[in-house]
Amino acid sequence: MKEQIIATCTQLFEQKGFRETSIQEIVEELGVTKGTFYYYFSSKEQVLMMIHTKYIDHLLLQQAEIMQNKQLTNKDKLRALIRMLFMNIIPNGDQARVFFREFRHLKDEHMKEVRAKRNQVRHAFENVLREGMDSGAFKNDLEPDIISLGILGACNWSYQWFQPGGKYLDTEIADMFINMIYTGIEQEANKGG
Amino acid sequence: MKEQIIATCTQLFEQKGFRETSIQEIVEELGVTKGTFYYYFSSKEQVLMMIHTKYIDHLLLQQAEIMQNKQLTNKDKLRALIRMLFMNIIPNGDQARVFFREFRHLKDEHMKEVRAKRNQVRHAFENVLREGMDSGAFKNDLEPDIISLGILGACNWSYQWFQPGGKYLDTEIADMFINMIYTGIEQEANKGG
Amino acid sequence: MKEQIIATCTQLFEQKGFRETSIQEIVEELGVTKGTFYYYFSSKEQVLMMIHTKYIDHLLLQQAEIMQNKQLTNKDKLRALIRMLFMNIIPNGDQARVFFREFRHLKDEHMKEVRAKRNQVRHAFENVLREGMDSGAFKNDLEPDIISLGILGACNWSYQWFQPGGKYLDTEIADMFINMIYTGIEQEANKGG
Amino acid sequence: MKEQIIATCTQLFEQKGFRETSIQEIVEELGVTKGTFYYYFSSKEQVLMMIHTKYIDHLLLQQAEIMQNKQLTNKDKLRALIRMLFMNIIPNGDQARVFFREFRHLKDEHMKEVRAKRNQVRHAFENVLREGMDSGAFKNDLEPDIISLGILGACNWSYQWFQPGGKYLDTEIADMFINMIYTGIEQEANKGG
DNA sequence: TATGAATGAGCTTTCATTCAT
DNA sequence: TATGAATGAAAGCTCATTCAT
Repeated sequence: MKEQIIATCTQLFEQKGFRETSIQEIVEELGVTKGTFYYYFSSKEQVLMMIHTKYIDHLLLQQAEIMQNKQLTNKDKLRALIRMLFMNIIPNGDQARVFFREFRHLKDEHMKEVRAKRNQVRHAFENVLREGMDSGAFKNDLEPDIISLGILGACNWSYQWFQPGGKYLDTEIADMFINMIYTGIEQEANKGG
Repeated sequence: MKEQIIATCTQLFEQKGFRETSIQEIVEELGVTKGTFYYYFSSKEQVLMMIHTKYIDHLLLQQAEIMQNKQLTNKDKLRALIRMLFMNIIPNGDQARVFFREFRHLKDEHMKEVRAKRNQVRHAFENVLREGMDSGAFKNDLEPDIISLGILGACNWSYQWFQPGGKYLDTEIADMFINMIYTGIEQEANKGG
Repeated sequence: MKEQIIATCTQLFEQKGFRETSIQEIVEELGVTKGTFYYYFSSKEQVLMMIHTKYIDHLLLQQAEIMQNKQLTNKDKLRALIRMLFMNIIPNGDQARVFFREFRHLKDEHMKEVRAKRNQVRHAFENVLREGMDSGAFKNDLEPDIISLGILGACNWSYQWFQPGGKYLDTEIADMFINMIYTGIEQEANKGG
Repeated sequence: MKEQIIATCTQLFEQKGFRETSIQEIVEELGVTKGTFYYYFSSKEQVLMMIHTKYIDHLLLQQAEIMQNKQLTNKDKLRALIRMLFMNIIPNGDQARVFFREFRHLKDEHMKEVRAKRNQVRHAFENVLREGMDSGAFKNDLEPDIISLGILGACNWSYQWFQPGGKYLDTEIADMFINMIYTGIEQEANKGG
């Protein structure tokens, strides 16, 4: 039941927005009554928090695996992190959209908690960049914090536009972005023009 | 008065969100009564639409200037477009955040109108990329539509994190992004590693 | 201007109802501003009262002519009164419908005034009936008050259903009603069946 | 509760009018809160519709019994229909007055529905008249549609004036009207004068 | 004569939440 | 576990009316 409620809420929050989805609609969709909802959750916000937790925890788990893998170079890691972002946004569009869009409806303490975890993701990017700069893999004049935000923006923005069944697969898009980020878009022979 | 209402609404919508800002709060902030609000606007949504129109129309104006400037190469134009995005997001943070966050509260017809204009911006990026590819300025294996979305994501995302008075100026950030997008982050001597 | 306001109000009150017509709509229809309306009338109700006065005073005038005409028998008078009702309802449909439908929105003192005048009309019917009964023109076992109400009902009800341009002229309908009221609908040869 | 709300609304709508009765007044009268009202009904108009449905459906039921009764001649049926109108208006004054006065506040689809049912009543009158004309019970030069409207007007109008506890019983009034409608008011010996 | 900005009270409706069962 | 009646606060919006100009 708890899982069912979360699933239904994810869908509805995605379609109509957190604020615009009423408990009434949720329980009607589920075919139960309001009482049932409040038996399992103490508020609508709690469900929203669970959706957030689920999403970000899953991300952090994958991130940890990447970061701890000693076989990977920093370049490999960055590639893997970027792919990770796409692999979470694209096949779980509903969750991702709720995650990115409804964040502000969390209550203060929950917001802090989620923000801290989002920062962990950002720091992973920063760390990989920094280490890659030190090792000579990446240019040594980058500002890792800003570049991280650029990469995150490029990738996360896809929650707004990616439509499954479009021209490209999610993996293809990830690779195009990696390419752009690694080598830029300028024609070699024509640098600086 | 109309301008005052828009200004106050921009602030409040930014701080609390469109849905969470009540007419009561708006008029209290302004020191007038509800009647006054509805004398100037027929609904809260109408104010939201005005904020959107203002933002996007200003953007389109600047974009037109860039695109029509025959002195600029495609590389120049892309640089100018990127700077344009930042220059609109960063000094007008409130407006920009309302623009990006509250879009979904526009009513259908208004949403369509704004979406069409947002698409014009996207198409400008696509066109510059495509022409730059043809002229040999940019790599010839890019997918201009996807790359545009990447660039837009990287830049627009800044509405979420940029804080005036931070470590870098807006122009500095724009340049870092342009650098990344043009030449990538890989160390030359170490390509492909 | 005063006349124009009354005319427009009559139309609008008829179409939408007194309560549902806003001052805003009235002045928009007239192409003036609210101030103008309140320059000529002190309230919306006052306009309604004028519409009522106009209608009922006109009726009373015609009624007085009929009642004072010494050439007419009581039968003639009753016929004339019935025709009078139709001739006022049918060519002035809007006024009549406002008169019958919006009466309750008059304020107490106005209501009393109009009610008194409506009673005068009713009493004319009663008097003609009573005198006609005395003179042997009408059956002598009628209850004039009740019969008056029956006649008034039959006639006034037409404000609800009469549509100009229909199958019958207003005068034809008046005559059918007079016929029914005078001689009934039973077939002579078949009385009491 | 639902029944209680309908009963209270009927009373209040009768006294003050539909538009003039606020939800606040309704729930205060009932000693509950607004929430309760909206738990049982989705709008004020819905209650109005229920009052209408109740009234007209009851009427149609009685009408069906009359029309299907093969023991009755057409004259009998017309008498019964007329009595039916009075028997519904007079002991249920509140309901009847709401039915006749507040019809226009129904929303379009509900209005249509009720209008269709009101037309059924009218058609019953027309049919009885027509058949009675064919069988020789009624004069053969009547226009059944117009005569029906006359009869309906005479009877229905009583919602405006009948006061329980007056000089006559409702049945007495019905009989006076039947008499007038069947045989007219002219003195036999004095026809045509 | 006419304007139009401003008022303020009131309206219908929504909704997250509670709680006795 | 689950129900569903009831709450109460607040929301967006309407509108007749006023009044300085």
